Amino acid sequence: MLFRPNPSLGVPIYLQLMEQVKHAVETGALRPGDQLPGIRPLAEELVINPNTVAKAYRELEHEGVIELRHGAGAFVTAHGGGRKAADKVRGAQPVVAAAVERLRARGLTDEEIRRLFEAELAGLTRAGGPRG
Amino acid sequence: MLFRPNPSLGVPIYLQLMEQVKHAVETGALRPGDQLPGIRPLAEELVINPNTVAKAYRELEHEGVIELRHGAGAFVTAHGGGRKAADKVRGAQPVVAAAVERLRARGLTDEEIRRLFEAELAGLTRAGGPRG
DNA sequence: ATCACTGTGCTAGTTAACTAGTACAGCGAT
DNA sequence: ATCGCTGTACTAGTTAACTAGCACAGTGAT
Repeated sequence: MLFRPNPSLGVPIYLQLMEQVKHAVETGALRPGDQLPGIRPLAEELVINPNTVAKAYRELEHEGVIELRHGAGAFVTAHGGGRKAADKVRGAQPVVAAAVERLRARGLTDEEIRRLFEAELAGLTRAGGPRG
Repeated sequence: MLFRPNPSLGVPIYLQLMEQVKHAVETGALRPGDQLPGIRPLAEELVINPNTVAKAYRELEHEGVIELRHGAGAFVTAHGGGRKAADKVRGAQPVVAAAVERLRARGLTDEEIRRLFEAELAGLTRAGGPRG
């Protein structure tokens, strides 16, 4: 399953879908020209409303990530950096996996881990500091 | 500034506040017995509605993280693991900081980094796999 | 007793997210 | 030409988030 929004996170479902589509494109799991799951089948699979999927797809099209073709489907655009950019993100996956592995080995919960990362990215830690 | 919700994330503000309070407690930035910022002053500081802060505080009290005393203020409870647990989370900060540093050095944006972590925690990567 | 803080609880309003449902239009294979 | 898919667009409803505002009650210092 390529996409799997988690309603209990409190993040709007359509936003999670958008993030997950972008991530799939960034890692090369979806490449330019690839077709995305249809609005209705994906909605059924995720047990959400097709309008929610359609909203996510419309926003993604507005951002230039995908292209919607009436009657044909949704496709990944060739806007990104292509192979090299995907390699960069995919190449970074082991860094993230290793960090998460180490944190879990230390006994931290996924919630604690998520909060640590959010704090770091937001520049709320002493070590991180604000970023312009 | 200890707390700083980001409205543009799409995550409800009261949830972000909750996460940030929990994080502060987990890292020892707030210790049992410490008083939290008042509802009204914090709302003014963050330019949000006092009811939003109050909602976050009520939920945190419901989860046992803080204690609300009518007329006195909001205080961190002694429910957690105390010094040792805070050391564990705070000790993990350099792991996160180092990982984020390395990812940024590779040219990844904060959004890309965030998506990588969310995917890893959600078990959506090949390396991560689903977790029970 | 008073004051300036604190939290508590409520009304009323707007906006956003999500749902269920429906009908229409385009595409591509047959 | 038809069919089964695809996206498009809309109505109508519920729920949640957030706001502005107000009044009340508790606390602790003076």
